[in-house]
Amino acid sequence: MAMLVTNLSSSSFSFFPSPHFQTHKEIRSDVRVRKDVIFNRASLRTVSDRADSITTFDRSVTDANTRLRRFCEAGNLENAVKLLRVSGKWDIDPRTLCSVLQLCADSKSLEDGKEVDNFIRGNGFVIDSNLGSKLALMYTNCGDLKEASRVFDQVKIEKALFWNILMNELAKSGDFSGSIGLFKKMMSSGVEMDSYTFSCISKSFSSLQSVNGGEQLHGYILKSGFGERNSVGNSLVAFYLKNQRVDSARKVFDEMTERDVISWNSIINGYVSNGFAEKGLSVFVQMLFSGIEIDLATIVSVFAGCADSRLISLGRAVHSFGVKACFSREDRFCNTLLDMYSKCGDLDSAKAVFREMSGRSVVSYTSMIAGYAREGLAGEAVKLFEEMEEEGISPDVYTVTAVLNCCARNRLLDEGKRVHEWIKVNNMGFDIFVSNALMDMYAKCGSMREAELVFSEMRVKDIISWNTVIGGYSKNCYANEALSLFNLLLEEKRFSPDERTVACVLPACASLSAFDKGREIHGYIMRNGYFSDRHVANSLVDMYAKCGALLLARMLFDDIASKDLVSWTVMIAGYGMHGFGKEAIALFNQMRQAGIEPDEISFVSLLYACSHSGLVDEGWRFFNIMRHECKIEPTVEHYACIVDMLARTGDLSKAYRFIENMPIPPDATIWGALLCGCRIHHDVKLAERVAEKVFELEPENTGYYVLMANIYAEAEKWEEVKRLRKRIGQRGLRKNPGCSWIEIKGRVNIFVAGDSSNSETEKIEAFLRGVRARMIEEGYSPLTKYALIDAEEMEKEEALCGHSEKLAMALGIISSGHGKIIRVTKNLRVCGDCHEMAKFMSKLTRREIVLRDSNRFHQFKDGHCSCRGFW
DNA sequence: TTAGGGTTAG
Repeated sequence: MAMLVTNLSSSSFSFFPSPHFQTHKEIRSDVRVRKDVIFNRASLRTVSDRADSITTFDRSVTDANTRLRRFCEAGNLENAVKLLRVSGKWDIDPRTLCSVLQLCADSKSLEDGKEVDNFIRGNGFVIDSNLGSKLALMYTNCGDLKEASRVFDQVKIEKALFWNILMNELAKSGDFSGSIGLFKKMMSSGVEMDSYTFSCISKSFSSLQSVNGGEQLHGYILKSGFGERNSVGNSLVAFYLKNQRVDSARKVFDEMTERDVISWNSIINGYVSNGFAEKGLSVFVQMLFSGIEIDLATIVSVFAGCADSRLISLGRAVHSFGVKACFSREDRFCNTLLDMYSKCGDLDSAKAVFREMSGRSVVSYTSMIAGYAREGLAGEAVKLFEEMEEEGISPDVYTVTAVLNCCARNRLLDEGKRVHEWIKVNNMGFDIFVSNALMDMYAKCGSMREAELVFSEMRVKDIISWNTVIGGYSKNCYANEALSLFNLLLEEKRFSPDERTVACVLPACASLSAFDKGREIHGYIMRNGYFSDRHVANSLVDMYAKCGALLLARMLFDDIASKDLVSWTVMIAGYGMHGFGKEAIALFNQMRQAGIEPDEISFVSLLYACSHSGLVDEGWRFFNIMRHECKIEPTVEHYACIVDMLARTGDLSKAYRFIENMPIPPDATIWGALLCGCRIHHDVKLAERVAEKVFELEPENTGYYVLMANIYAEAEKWEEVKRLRKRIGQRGLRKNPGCSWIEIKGRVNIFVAGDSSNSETEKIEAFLRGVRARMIEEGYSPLTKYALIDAEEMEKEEALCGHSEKLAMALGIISSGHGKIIRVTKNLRVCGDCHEMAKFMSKLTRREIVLRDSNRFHQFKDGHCSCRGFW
């Protein structure tokens, strides 16, 4: 009968838990108890031998010890402690105490353990290495790591095992430094280490990201000879991979004498999770040839690698292998498989896996939602998010961030707000990932006020939170806010700006022409080695180009080791806005020779360059290349460039016909480009026709009314100007005031027309009067029509001399040293009289003036402007 | 040793 029971329980019924089903932990502690039983039996013999030979007269010693050990063997801690309480020092053998402590450790009873400790100390027992080890183990297992460490301070513990256990527990509790401290103590105590010691401690160095410490450990391991051990090699590989030292990990891996499935899986996963998916996959292929059997962990990493490198063919092959090898019922297999298909763009296969898998979890749903989001199927993504709760699966922070990301990409503000409500109800706002994703959603949907609110309510922020809001301000044209928040980040000093921060803030410098601030950030980039980040390098080039420092931009562009399409595009655009059309074209050709194909944005930059340099034939040529050779459908922006090009060169009727024949409906920018052309070529009649179309398309945009008013003013049609001004007033529109600014010694000085608020006003006015007098002496008459107001007002305001760009230029000249380039930015287009005066000033004062207006750059030098009249 | 999520440039 006994045989039958044994057979049954070990074979056909082994899947069913026995009534005394043990968990892993229980089994482990059971093993420890049994070891101890053996140990105790051995010690019992020696003690009783001794008792027989030395203290035969005192039977009570043997009795108390025997009874205590019996309690320990039976696991009866309560009785053991009770008995101990009534025992005297001389009744108890230290080895018996070891047994009781082991039982306390196994039952994790700190209270009893402390009582035993009190008994030991109260009775003045000598705590030797054995007893100390058990005391330490008891405290470690019972979770009182402080007390455990104190035991190590007091007693020299000889066996590595106990050190390892405490080191591990300290690390598990997050006290990595404590763990390392214990390791150092172990080294200085001369305790002999074992291979486990190294696996334990490398995890602590790894968690502290102490590469230095890990490398020292590596050296120590090599000296000690433990490096040969497979487990030690594996933990070194894991250490290097977790600290992004992929090459070091690979070196250890290559030098290992014996590699098991864990070694292979580690290196594959390490490559994949450090962004080197292809390398990971090639190691996987090597692994297939090595004869090591692959397991679920291998496949999971390989799927992740296929997903990252979009290698769907390999993914499919591994999929069918996994099915044959019976992994396909594992949830992890299905989840990574589904994610692999969705990341590779095969949403149908992902859906099939999702449909057919039995244990759909929150992970499966999240991957599916992210998959829909990637394909732009925002509706499906949000629907699935709402469906999963009905299926009884609660979204977690991963799901919520995925769905927010989907709303962000698709500019779904209403859906995003619904998710925000859900977050509030489910109290998930405390999660930093969720808050960051929320702010990103609001920022991408253009709702910076909401983003700011989330930011201000965050109790814990990280650098990504800052980057998200700074970038949000930058992208939503709140350049000043972006810069002030960036300054606040620097002042707070809690986080250092990273590559993304600078890539976020540089466009703000660019849009404000904040040259000095941009240069400061450039220094920061160089000090931190961020220039190798292409996003950073590209936005730096863009910033310098937009701050008027074209040569600097070009030098940095040349320094970019591997230029991508964006690098070339910013440089082409830079040449374009400075009026160097031929250089832009040369660079564009060079880019194509380098094997980089243009996209629609690079064509916008190129066509803009052509139109701003009057290169009509070239413009047409590239417009046709774009359509026929590159098969890119022109967008409104491309059409606007062509209209601009025709209008600038005076081909107004051709431009008009071109607009009428456009295959897509022209918007206000298209007609606006023609309206600008009408101004340049003083065609008031056509301007009136065009203006009506513009006013219809964008009735709220004051810029176009002002443009038309200027056209009338330049033709001295003052009645019409008044009529138009009235129209602006009636609509309740306010003209965006023209202003110019100049950065001097890090401070931005802003001027509006007729501004006398600057502390240097008197000097500025005196300087301008002087320049004007010299100009008249040289036979130059002021271009009064650019005053754009009728005579009466002119007298009041001394309008011409009070234009904001003149004031800014004057301040620049009088307050900066000779040789320094004057950089002025204006929010509207520069006025004709100021343009003339700037040319004259550059000759008179021998200063170079770079004026950026809303349209382009003007570089004044020796009486000439780089725009050559195209503005 | 093994699955899903947040921030960057033209």
